[in-house]
Amino acid sequence: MTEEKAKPANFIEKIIQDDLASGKHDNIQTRFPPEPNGYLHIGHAKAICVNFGLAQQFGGQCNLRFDDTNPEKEEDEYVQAIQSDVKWLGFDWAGDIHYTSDYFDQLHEWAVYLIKEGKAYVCDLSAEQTKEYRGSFEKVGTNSPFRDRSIEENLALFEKMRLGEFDEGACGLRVKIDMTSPNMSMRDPYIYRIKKATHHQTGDKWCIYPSYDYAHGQSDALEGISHSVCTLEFADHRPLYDWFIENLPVPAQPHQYEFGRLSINYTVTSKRKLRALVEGKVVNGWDDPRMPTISGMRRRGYTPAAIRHFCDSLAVSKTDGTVDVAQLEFFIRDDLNQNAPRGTCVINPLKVVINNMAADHSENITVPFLQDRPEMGERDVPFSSEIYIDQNDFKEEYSKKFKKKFCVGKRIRLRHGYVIEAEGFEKDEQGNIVQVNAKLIENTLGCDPEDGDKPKGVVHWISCAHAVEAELRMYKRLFSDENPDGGNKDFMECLTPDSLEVTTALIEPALAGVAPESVFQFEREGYYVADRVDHSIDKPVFNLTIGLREDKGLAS
RNA sequence: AGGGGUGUAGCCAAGCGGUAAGGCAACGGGUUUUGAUCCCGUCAUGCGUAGGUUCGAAUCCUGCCACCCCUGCCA
Repeated sequence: MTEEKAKPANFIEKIIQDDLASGKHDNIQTRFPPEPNGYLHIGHAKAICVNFGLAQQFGGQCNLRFDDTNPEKEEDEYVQAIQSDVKWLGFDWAGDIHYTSDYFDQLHEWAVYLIKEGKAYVCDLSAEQTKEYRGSFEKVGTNSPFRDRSIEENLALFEKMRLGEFDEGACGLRVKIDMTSPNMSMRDPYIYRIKKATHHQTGDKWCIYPSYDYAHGQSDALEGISHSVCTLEFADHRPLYDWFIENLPVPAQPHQYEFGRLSINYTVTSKRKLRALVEGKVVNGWDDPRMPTISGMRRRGYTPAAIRHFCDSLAVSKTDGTVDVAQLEFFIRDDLNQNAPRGTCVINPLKVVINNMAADHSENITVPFLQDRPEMGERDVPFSSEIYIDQNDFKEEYSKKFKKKFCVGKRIRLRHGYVIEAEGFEKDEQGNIVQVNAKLIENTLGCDPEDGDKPKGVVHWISCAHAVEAELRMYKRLFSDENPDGGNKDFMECLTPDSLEVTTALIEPALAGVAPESVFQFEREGYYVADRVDHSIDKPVFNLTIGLREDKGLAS
């Protein structure tokens, strides 16, 4: 297994090292704060690895906190799915799960505190008016006409908001900062809004909900988070984050640090777009193996280690780059090459009849599941006079390009088995080769032919009488455009036409009964996983995780 | 002169004044009972750009250019 070699410290690690050295912090506490409004994707995997990884690395802890301040968009289904994804990735949060909604009482109390301090006010401006008053990038904002209400009036109004006496949008609580700030998020941001929605955690207790900006930093403080790591787009909010920490009697002084969000080419990492794919039935759910969601990658056969290694290979920096999907693919191949047991699957069967064997001959060849890993065991592979090889491995005419293929007059090694030599073939009316006639070269199990005529190539094969049918689901990348997320194009127009191809193939008997989620390398074909949902011994179903690397200059 | 952030190879990235790490990709070659794996080798006289400081600059200074983010009572 490739254990991570010494990597240079990233800028956040350096900050933490300094904070530990200077005594600013004795203990490192981070958090992963997803909003339960969708499934986690590969971008979240990076955030998870960064936050949990930092805690591990510096002997601290990482909380899992659901940032659930918007009941209209959030659901319990997502909080369950997120927990299971984080665990599957191999991380354990410290103590209980946290919810921002755990702090609604405290947050409300602090809002009242801000009103009493004269730093917050109830504003009756409509959404459109708020926008007008806010000004623009070039134009400073104008103070709301409600900005100077008395503390008593604000207290009374805010209480009425809480009691549900106003309609949604009728008013909201704003913090009094600076309508002329060049930073738009400092122009008297709203910190409480009315939403008469049932919350998945707090039910109907509240009809006013805190905003992200108001809730986040205070939740961090309440949990004793030392380093609150988020993505770059929140950098503009840092002054606001700090403003709350300075103006409220919070129990700790957390700091926010931002790093670049992960983008990968040929895919999208935006919950909005992923949801559109699910709702538009472009894919079969959030866990469709084509999805860059954690659950989709899991169903595709990606392993937690491969995803972790990929994330660890990424930089934690402030550049917004796009990583080549080949880098992700490298890590899944790397893991599976080392750890996936091997098996045989013939996708386009071509019968080979071995004429110099008794028609009823049958023997078992014992084959290790993984060469050089005896602890992974071995299986019996039945061999008989009629076998299937792949159509692509037999060529009617020899050519240099096909020097490792099988053709008349040439010998080929049956993987883990004997050497055979082709003597002729038969075609159907359409001219397709339907059968190859061959002879077995004696004494070639585990050794070369005695006459010194060594075969150039190796093919995988299955005994006809023992082959088991399996459904194969072969996936291509969902998007054929390198940057479906980019610019002004419609990502739905960038879809690969046939990204899923379902076919029937033949697998060796030992593979039929494997447990769902077992990943194999079907030798010379690729890595396949027994489908988590649909695979059974009666109807084996395998998903293509990823193909083997191929020698580029070669056609098949 | 709105504000914030970023520019090092096809991609990601280290480098923090002493003469361009590493990974992915690509390309050569070797081994191989998987055209896989593995092994070996090649791949920036150059660090967005123009000047300046210095014995010496990707690193310091100045100007310019490009890209990303910000005007939700979303996160």
